[in-house]
Amino acid sequence: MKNQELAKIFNDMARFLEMEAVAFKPYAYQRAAISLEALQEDVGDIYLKGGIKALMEIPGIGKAISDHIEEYLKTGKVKQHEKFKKQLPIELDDLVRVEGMGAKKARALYQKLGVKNLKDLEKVAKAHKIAPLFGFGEKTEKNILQGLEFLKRDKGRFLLGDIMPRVKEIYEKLENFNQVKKISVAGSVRRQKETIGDVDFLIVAKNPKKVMDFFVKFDSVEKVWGKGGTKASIRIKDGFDIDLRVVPERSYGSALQYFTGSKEHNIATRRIAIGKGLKLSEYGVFRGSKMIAGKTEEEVYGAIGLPWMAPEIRENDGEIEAALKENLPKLVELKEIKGDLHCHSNWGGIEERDSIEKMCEKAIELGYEYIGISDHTEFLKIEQGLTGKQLLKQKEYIKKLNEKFRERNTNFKILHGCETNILNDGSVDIKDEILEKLDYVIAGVHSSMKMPKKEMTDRLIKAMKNSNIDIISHPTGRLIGRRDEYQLDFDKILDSAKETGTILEINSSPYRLDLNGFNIRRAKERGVKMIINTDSHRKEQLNLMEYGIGQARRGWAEKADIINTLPVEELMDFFKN
DNA sequence: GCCGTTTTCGGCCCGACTGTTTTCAGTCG
Repeated sequence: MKNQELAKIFNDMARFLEMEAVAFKPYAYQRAAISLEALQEDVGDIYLKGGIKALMEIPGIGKAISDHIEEYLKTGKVKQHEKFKKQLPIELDDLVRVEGMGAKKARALYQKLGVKNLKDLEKVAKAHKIAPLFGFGEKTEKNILQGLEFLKRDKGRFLLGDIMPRVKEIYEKLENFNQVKKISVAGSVRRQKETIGDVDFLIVAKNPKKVMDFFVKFDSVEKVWGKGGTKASIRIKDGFDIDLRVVPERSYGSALQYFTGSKEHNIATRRIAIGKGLKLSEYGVFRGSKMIAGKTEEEVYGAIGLPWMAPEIRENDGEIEAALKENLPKLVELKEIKGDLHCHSNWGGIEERDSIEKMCEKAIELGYEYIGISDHTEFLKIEQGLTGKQLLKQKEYIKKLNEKFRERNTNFKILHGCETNILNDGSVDIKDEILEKLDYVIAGVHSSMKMPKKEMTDRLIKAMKNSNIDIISHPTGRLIGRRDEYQLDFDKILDSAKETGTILEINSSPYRLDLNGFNIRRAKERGVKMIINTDSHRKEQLNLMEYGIGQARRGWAEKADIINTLPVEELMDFFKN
């Protein structure tokens, strides 16, 4: 995928143009970069299929930039970019990562002190050469030094699941502060993005200043980036930043809409407002100087002729068009989930795992009608996978537990499955005569993940053709930020899933989220059914369902696309057929 | 450089905060 490489080049070019104080072009290049970053399809493939014309279909990309893309695909370089780099041989994208450093300051420091990279920057800052410069000062120099320190410890983006517990804590702390009337989390957290840069809170307060004072004095504050009358920004010791905005109550909806983003969605909605002779800002929708909406998001969208849409789909990726056609999906909700079918137990003998009984307790607490126990199987030695014989024994055990539930008139059922391993040749490690005795079978790849594309695709398709296999777990195998997806012809996988009636899993583990939103949307469009599972290895992990739901919603999935919204009898029928 | 429910030309999302040049440019989201 050349998308990210090209995005980087266009971002770079935007900054060079910014330094030259060229009007409007930096914005155009930046938009092209953002568009490419968000683009899921390989730009090289798009070019191969449809040439320059197809490239120009990409939002924010016109003739000139598509020429640059073509040039890069052919030569690996963009001449204009090379020219800029020669004129100003500095590591711009590193330098602007320092908080407070932008293109203009970087250029000034190069011209005056010859600063080319972060190392040079640190050297001149430590030697107090920055403060005396025209346009700089003591504080700027100090901030640069501190920014450099933070950068050294920077861990990049955070996994949504890693920071959510902290976010919920801080939310409660703010909510319980007596000055706070209304509070919501906004930004990419509200949109359920799988990784988070920083966290945004939005508040209506009796006295904004008191909220600001309270906020910047949290125990966990490491640095206050800024604090004004309505806006403050801090870094907490966990390593991420939190922004807080206080807005008037009458603007709460428009502010929430604005700070939820995405940026692209906002630009699109503002354009629509402009088209109707209105102005949309975080303060409301205005006709001239008259405010016509702002208190709630519904009101704001309504004022510009759109229905409210769920934060998870606000990516300017077709939702506006769908809204205009009154064709928005009714997204699946957590409360519609009736059970979790990818749950492990302590049957392999691993002590940290919970018993089947404990897993059931938790599932009942969550209001589920059923749970599926699907332990690993024998090939996976490290997970103490069960043999066929052990699975049969487990089957008897679960039968007895189910009888107990019936005796106690508990409307809850345990389904019995397993998570078999798809071996290199597409067969699985448990014999069919055992598999057919189970309520359902999950199969997943847990080995040889670096197979070439064709072999890996064939391997999965062969597994899907096994009539005993109902579900493919974590179908693409990615670990966010750590391991790429398998080489896979996903279109073929979808065709085969459709043909064989195999269900693809949406694995809720914050480290996986596999399928991801993009692939979920593709599966939905093909009519492939999915299931949202947690892959729990301990009972608390059953709570991870919310992240799978978030991803499903980002993929526009509706109740009918997700089979664990079905009651147990219908689910069992589904497996039998 | 991009784009079009007003436009193929003439606009481009827009407001908050900081630090410094003391009236506003630079940066950020």
